[in-house]
Amino acid sequence: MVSIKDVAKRAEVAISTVSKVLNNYPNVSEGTKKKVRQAIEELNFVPNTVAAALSSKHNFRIALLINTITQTKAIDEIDMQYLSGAIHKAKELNLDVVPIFFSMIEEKSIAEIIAYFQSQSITGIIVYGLSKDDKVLHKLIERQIFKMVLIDAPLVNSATSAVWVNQKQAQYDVAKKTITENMEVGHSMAEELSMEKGRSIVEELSTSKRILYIAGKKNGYVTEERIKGMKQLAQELNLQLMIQWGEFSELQARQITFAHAHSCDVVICASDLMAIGAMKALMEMDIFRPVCGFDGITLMGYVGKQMNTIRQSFSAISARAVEELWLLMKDQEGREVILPHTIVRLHYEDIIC
Amino acid sequence: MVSIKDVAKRAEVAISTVSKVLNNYPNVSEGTKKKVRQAIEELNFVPNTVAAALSSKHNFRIALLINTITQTKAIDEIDMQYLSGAIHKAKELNLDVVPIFFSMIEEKSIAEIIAYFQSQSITGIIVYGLSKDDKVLHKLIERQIFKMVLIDAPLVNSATSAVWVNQKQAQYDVAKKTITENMEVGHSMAEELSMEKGRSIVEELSTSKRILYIAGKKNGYVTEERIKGMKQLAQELNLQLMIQWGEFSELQARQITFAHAHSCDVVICASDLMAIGAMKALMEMDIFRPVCGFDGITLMGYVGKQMNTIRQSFSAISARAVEELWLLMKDQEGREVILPHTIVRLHYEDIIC
DNA sequence: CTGTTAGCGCGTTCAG
DNA sequence: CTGAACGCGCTAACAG
Repeated sequence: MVSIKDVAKRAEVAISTVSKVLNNYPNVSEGTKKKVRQAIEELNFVPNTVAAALSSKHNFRIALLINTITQTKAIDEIDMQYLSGAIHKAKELNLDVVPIFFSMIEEKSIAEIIAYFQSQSITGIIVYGLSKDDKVLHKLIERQIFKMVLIDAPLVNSATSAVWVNQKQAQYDVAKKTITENMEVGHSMAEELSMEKGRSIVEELSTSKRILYIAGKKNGYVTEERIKGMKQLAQELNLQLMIQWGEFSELQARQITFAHAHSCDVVICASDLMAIGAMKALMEMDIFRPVCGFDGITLMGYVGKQMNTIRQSFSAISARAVEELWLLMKDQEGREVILPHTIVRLHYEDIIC
Repeated sequence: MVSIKDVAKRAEVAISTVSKVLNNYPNVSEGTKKKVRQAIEELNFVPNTVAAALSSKHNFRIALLINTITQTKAIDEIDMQYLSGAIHKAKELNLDVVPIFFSMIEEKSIAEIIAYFQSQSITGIIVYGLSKDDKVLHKLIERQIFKMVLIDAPLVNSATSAVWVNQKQAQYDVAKKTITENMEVGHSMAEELSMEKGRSIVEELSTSKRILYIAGKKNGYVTEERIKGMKQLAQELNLQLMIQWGEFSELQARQITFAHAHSCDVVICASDLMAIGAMKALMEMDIFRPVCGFDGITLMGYVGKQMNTIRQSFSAISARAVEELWLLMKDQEGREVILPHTIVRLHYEDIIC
């Protein structure tokens, strides 16, 4: 294997000089830089990240801590996009990436977890989907031993940054669009309801719509933000808001829908998967209610019915997280980064290719 | 960070002794082993894999080379299962894992690729979905510089193993089941056809069924095996086999179906995604043809219609690949490993949870 | 059976 | 601006 030594020999300079041009140090003359670069090309030299990590104090191995809550494998898409975005960006920045699943560290004490990461020469960690209940990880964040970037959790300190989209705004936007769109469409639902219940609900409708909001997990960071968005919207549009906890589970959303859809006008879901569960339930109940989701996963294109949903680019978010981690490792202060989102409807024709 | 030195000090032995018990070397007395183990526990010591990799000649870092042909993100599920299976098994065996996408090494020469892997101290590589056209990787396999395990490609040499399911048999099985099931069900299709075309096809049916087989990529390893399975079946059941190249693309399968489904009795697809494309096309054409797929991805549960498909456990395959790589690195000879498959129908009720 | 020693490939002082 | 020398944490002969 060709090492820095070979490059030094070929360029007729010292090893440390090669190291310096490799790491863009100042105080190297253009002439020697050229020589070294040429030698590197000729020898096809690629610096050994493993050795670099061992040698340098601020080494550059980062862990991707993936919370694979994927009850349904259908949303592996999200994790895969996270991984892909991070891995590509990491290569660009010459970072070594170590993918780690939550299951690999759960039940471990802080001391063990710290030892584990240190044993891997890991200095930076990206956490995908931190749960509010995860005491150990929260302690890890507080301790500031590692540089950390949190996806979808708004914790910031001088060693920790946060990256996510504006959850509150996004939920507000997609819900508002779904509700108002439906108001324009007409009164089919009102008619249906009045027939069902045998009473006029024109009055009810004119006063306020009843919204079934199927939320995510209790005490979840994103969940709370999204609920805030819903509450604001409810106030503005004078809506009756019924909140149920779907736990991001398609099945639970399904059951909640069976139980409560009859007494509601619109179903807003905090995830696409739950939206799909709700939609399928509605179809089985043979009633129509507008439904919207959150995430923009491809699966939405396959379920037949189109729904509004929030599209966030998971790979872009993840790539940005790597960049933020990189900045932290360069001793920048932690900060919160808000990335953009869009409202979309996924058609089968759009996702097929 | 606690290092082997600290352990040695605490256990009152030499560093190398600690290293020996760490790596299960012989010639260490039970007494000192105990002492060392205790010190390790007390200090929460985890050996630094990076340093180990640098030092040892047969280091244990493996690359996962992922061919993310995922035109549709809906099948990220497969890659994610691959990754998950490999990563968990790798942790079990104390291997360092480096996920690499094909896009990161494409356009590189062999020399560059070798340099890249060596620079990462990688000694073993798992290739997911090797294309027959990938000259560079084939050369890499021939050269036997790295230990390699190929998923879904039957190349074997003393440094290379192959892991896959029996593609020919699987395709044969699922196609046979789909075709014969349909024969038992009755003549709805025959009737429909005869009405459409205004002629009796009872005679045709009694002689031979016409099968549209939507295959994968030309020159693909799995594709060729699966076609063999279809040909054998065609011979046994006296079928007319029409083979079209779907390139594993949902869209192409859709177009092929539009073009040829009318003149066929059954549509057999070499992947679930293509099966979904075919099925959706059939629904739009408003005709019925039995369809089956291959892979067993969760998405199949969402498309409404049930189909037969081949379920293979991607995580199990991947985990096994890691084990095989481990054996190769322990200087075992390469070999071919066939893993089991099953025929399933995916219901929505089965995949939801 | 145990300890000593020499690297693995690289980053980093600190003299020159 | 350059180079010699040391060490990161660990493995692997080799001595004892």
